[in-house]
Amino acid sequence: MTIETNTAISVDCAVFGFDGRSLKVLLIKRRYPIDDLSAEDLKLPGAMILENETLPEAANRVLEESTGLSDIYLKQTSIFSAPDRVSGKEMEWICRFHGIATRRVVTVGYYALVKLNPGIVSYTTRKGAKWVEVDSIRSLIMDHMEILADALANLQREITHTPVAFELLPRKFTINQFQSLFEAVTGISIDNRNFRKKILGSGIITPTGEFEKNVPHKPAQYYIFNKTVFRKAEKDKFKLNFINNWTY
Amino acid sequence: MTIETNTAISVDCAVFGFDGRSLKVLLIKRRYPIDDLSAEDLKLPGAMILENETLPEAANRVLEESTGLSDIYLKQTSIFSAPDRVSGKEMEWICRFHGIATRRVVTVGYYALVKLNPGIVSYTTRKGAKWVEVDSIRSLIMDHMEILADALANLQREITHTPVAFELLPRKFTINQFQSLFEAVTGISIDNRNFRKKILGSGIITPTGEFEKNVPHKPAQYYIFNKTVFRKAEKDKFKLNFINNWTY
DNA sequence: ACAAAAGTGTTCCTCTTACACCCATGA
DNA sequence: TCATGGGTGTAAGAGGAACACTTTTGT
Repeated sequence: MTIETNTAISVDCAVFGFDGRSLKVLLIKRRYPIDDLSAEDLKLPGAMILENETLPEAANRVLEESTGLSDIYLKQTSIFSAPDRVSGKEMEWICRFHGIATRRVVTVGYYALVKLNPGIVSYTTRKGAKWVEVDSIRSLIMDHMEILADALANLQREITHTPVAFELLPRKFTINQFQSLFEAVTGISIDNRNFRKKILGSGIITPTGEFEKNVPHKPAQYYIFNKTVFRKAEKDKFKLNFINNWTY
Repeated sequence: MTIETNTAISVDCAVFGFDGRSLKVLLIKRRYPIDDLSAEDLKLPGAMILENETLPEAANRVLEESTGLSDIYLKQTSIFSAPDRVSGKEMEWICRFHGIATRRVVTVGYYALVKLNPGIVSYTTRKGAKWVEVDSIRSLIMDHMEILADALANLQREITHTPVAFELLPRKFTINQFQSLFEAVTGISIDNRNFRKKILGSGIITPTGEFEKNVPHKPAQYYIFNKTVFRKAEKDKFKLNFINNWTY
């Protein structure tokens, strides 16, 4: 007995950006709508994997297409494999859209972090994509809402354990921008004095001596990420805090 | 242009067990060897996903076949998608073994935790599988070594943040068994007094009043896991410790 | 002068760490 | 009685949490 396998594998990327106030994610409109499926429906950028491509390569391809950027921070989250996660009209649309014939589509979720700036925003706008405040999103096509929620949960965990925050901040940033990012991602508010103490004490950021200009209040100093200090701390990490910050 | 998709998806499971001394993983011998591929080659238990089956369902099926148990703790790790991760003789073997025709096999890693006891050991032995000390494993077929390493890294992270340890311990266990498990998984040695203080102080385990019998030393008390206490702590978790135990 | 956000110190308390000896049992 | 692993307390230090006012700038 020989069974012809016939499963397509796709990647879907939750691309996060931070505008200084809130966490945003890149959404695109469904193209080539068919009956019952509107062109207004929003989705995460995604693609089918090509034959001689790994999943991270496919995800990078999606990112380059949708943002114009390469070398983006990218991390795999979960796999969504319900046999009927794509079916009926949605399956019809997907097969037409991607030019494939398949009975099943399994997708791999990724999240990506980009530094929002006017350049990337105008690029994505030209592409017809939108940066939408994560908290305001109520529905996406298929199971993309679930993929997004999973990506966000992963980001929330990572930002408290690794320096991914710096992937979302501009190269030079103020301490308060950094704190706002933390608060926007985790939904937790932090005491500003304690935050400064912890961050500055860690040596993970270095002051530049440059200050904000033309702001109607005391200008904030700009800092940069100190990669060297982090790598050193990284090594000792597993030894710290008794059983590594374990809290029941 | 319509492309026939032709990718097979498999699951491979690193099934961990703890015998009181060291961390073990369940390995099976390759069956139906062909040229150059020995029947002595060891691999992780795995399977192709069936047409109307999710990945976790497939992983549970593998576990039930290889251990005879259902309701096992199971968690997805990463996806291994290098286009040539299976090729040549290995691909020939896989297609013959699973009765499929495919040009590519992508696999999803899982790790599973079981309570080792004479029953399960005799079951797995009858099946021709072996419980091998994780530290002693030098090679496995294809990229299974990498899948195992990834599973272990995930377990090491999880055991310090969630109560998965109790999935590996018998229902009644001594505090020193618990500590040995920690040390075996993480490779870190912990001061016994401090361990007891932290564990008992958390309320996560409850003494049973029962003691070891026929041991040539002071008999140890048995404890059981206290699920209620954990769930309560779980809720507050994200608020604890400033930015949740964040250490640069 | 005022509005707006930046920046700064101290105290209390909890948790982590390091460390050494007696206890109960079976052989 | 001896070998084996079980079980216990304390002191010092580090880090987290809570808290309010002054500074600098543009308007």
